Amino acid sequence: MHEKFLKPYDSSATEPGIYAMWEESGYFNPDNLPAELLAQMEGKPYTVVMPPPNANGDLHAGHALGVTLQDIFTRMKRMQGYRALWIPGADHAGFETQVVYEKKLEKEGRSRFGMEPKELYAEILAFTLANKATMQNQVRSLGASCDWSREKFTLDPELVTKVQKTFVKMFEDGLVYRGARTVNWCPKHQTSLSDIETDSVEETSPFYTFKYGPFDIGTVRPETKFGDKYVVMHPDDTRYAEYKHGQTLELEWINGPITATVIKDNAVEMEFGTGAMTITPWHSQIDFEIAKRHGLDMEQIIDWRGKLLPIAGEFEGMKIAEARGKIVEKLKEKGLLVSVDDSYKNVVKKCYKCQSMIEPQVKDQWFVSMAPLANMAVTAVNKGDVRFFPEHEEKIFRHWMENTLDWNISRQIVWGIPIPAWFKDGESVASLESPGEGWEQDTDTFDTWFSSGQWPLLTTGYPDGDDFPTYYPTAVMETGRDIIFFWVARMIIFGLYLTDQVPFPTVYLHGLVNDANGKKMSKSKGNVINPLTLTDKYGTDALRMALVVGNTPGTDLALREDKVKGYKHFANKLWNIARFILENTQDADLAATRTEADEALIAELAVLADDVTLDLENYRVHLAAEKLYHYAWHRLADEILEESKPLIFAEDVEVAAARKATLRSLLTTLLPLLHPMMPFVTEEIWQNIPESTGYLMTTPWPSKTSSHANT
RNA sequence: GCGCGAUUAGCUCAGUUGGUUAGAGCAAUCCGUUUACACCGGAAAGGUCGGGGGUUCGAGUCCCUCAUCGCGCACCA
Repeated sequence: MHEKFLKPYDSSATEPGIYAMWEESGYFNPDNLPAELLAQMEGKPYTVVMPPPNANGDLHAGHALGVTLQDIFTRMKRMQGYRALWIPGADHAGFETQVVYEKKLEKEGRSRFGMEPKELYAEILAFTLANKATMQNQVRSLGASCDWSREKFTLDPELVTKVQKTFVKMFEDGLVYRGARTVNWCPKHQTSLSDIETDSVEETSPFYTFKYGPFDIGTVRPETKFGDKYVVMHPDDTRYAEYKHGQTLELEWINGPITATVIKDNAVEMEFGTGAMTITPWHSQIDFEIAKRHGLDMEQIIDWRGKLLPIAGEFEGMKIAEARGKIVEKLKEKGLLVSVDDSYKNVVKKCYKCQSMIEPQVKDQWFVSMAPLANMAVTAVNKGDVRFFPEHEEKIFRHWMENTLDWNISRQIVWGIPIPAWFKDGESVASLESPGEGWEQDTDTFDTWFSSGQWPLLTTGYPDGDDFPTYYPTAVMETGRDIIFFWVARMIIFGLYLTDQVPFPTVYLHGLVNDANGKKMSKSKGNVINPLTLTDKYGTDALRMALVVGNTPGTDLALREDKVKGYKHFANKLWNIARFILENTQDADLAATRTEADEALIAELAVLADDVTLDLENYRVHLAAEKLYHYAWHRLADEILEESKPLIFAEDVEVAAARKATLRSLLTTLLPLLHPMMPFVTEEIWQNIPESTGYLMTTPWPSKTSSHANT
């Protein structure tokens, strides 16, 4: 008996050594797993791809939950005899990282706009690589049994080329196109964003009604109205029957007389406002669509910085917020203001990072044609090729897929993978190499999700890597519920498009990890819980259990420190269970004949082992963890050990011997079952059991209940 | 507007295909220092499972409806 058992379990003294031991064993790499272990499953692969953390900051509690769940899945499968591969990586996280870095620059009194693109890129790269290294160590400290030898980074040159090739292929297949369309422009970040990178926020804004010749037209954006020379109404609107489509009218407007043209279009809601509206095709999606249908002129009113252009006359150069009131004032003076409704509620789009108002702008960008791809994805889900945990996420997925619009993948930022596209005389071509003389390369980079969407392919070596045939498709995608559209949807699309196979048959979505009061953690609220502070204080096993027990897929979790503390106590309880058993069974004959009561105890745990195995197989991790906790503490410790005391100290040598052997067996069965959730303390105890050999992490799983591999 | 959740003990949550007296952790109460563990043990307490209706031999669980809270999506200017 080692003397460390005489003291309470000390996680901080134990964990680094255990992790180093695992890493040195090489068993995180499935190529090195012992043949006799793999023989159980005839070498079947089991692959999990780690959602690559954004290499722009520290690991947060959500990462800790994800890493814990993925490690639980991987460790169990490894023990079951699968060639278990969990691939780590890091994401350059284009826009997100650039935003983080810009904030850093701001603090230093610098700005990206004064910098050479190459210089900025080099700085962000250095920043990212430093973060990446830190985060890897943080992932290690959570006990992650991932194969570091296969680690990938989205900016690895080989990966960059693969991502670019996908784009070229999509271009050739007609699935991406270059088009001037309305995009979500962030005036602060000076880039366009995809639809899901904006937040729709309901606001109360004044709704103005102005006289526009014989019409009353409504707007919340007077500052865009300079170029409005079309007045649109529904063709069936009897109030305006006297006006004919295409008819022109002379009327007085903001900066003088203009010629307006009547347009009839079904997009106009007759019941809304007066049923007549003017349009600003350059700065409104719906107006753009109308203009396109009728071949109308489009003119930019607001520049890329959010200031009015010369068309605004005396208002040129003003910011929107400043100009709006002044324009209304002028229209009022001219007698053109009919009414103002101050209680009008409308939905405005904001940049999801800086909350600036998104300015719709018409811009040439690369778009992915989503309809055919989304259709493939929905078909696959309908066929049951992808299952969601929790189940209802499937509905959310389908709803989004069926309604999604084309995806703008061009970003006007340096931090990203360059789009391999070339322009000449209004022509656009996708190609890794220049098509020839006079072609200019696209300066934009990809939406970061264009590359991370291919992550299961990139990490397994698509298309010709050695791992690809073995480890793709993967077994399960475990990630945060909040990125189902950003990421999960895109991975399914790219997987189907490039390989005709879904990248994973199972999607497990965890909820948010909130603070103790259930509030979302945020730096501004100051309620961020750093998972590493908790592991330092209570141990990694304790944090892992606290994240997993009672936490069903898809449900948000309130992370309370006392819960973590409770599982620290549990780790100590295990420690003492082990101490008691090992201390009192040193002389045990492990082959002693068991009594009926002993057989019953063995059978009871075997039933639990099967039960827990099924729970884990079916992603009921919360149940498995709780059942094992309950068994260890309230059954084994509170009852079985107490009942055993009189027996093992009794005079009846045979009964004592039988019980001692039984207790040892219970311990060596329980430890593997708990190992996926609490890898450190279980491994540490295992190393001190006389009859144990090798590592707990590669000890066969104590239940042969059915299980499944990658497919 | 469309869609998705949630509502169970003081708090945080489980309750897997409907099946005995609805569970856990934490908190609170009482007792206990017994040959692992006070980071402990024992005991007791605590819920008309949001309201209403329905299906069923039987409903926390299925259906309808209402209420409250939360989330997602959205091109009515």
